[in-house]
Amino acid sequence: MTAPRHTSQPRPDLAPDPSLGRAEMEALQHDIADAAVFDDEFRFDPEPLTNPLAASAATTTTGDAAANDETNNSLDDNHTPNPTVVGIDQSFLTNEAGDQDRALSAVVAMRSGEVVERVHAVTTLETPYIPGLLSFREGGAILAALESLAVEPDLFLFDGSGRIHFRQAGIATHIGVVRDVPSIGVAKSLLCGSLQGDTANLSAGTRVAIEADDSVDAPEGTLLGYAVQTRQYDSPNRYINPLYVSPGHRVGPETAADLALGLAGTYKLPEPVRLADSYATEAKGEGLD
DNA sequence: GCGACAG
DNA sequence: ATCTTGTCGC
Repeated sequence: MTAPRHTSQPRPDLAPDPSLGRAEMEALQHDIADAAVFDDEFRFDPEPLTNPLAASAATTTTGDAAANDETNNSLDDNHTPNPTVVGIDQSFLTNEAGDQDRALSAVVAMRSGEVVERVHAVTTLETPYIPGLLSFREGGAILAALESLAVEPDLFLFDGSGRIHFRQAGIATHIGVVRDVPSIGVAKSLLCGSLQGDTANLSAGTRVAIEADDSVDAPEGTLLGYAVQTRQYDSPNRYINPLYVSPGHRVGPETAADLALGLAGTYKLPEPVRLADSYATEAKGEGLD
């Protein structure tokens, strides 16, 4: 028998419970952070996802297998050929009174650059938006949507933070740990941590480290993630803001940034997240389920 | 009290 | 997140 490469298991017992009090929510996040793995521990080859050119080449001819020795820290057994990457994002529904009373989670699964499945779920909102407690507001809808996903996800890409979080337990980390699926947080703005360099007008493909500061429950200087410039304008006047990418679960900071960069198409957001974003908007407009 | 904060 | 007019630039 071969020894397992990782010991983590799904943790439904750590699912975000919106009925908890604030202190209990924070305590749960400490458990999430303890169970989280912020290093590469997945079964697929990230290379074709990281390198846009290799993606199409992999579909054609199979090169000599001997030349495919891994250089990363990922699990080297049972490699998943065509990893299924899942983008997740939420939108909100308003009732007749005009209040946001429901969350709609949209999930888009992609394989080899193609959408293979889309599912969504709507749940009642039970708690307001509080910076640092986002997973308790949106987690229920996300888990419900994932419940109806038929394909087996190899990687989750969330619209929000992972380890870049006060207690190192952002929404990407929380859901990743509960499902024990490798996950990455992709945020459009920085929640906490300190940038280690200037992010103004970075060129496409570059990244700037984000380390823990006194607002984060981690040793000062701990690498939390990266500000990643996936796209940038050619000329002057205007510039695109970077993405704030961090490990959710079972993915290290470097790989998380590589994947966010490699999965970005024409737009700055990685394609799975961008499509989940538009699907979230599309789904709430039509038959509400 | 002040500052600061994903979606 | 969500609501929206106007405006810049290719």
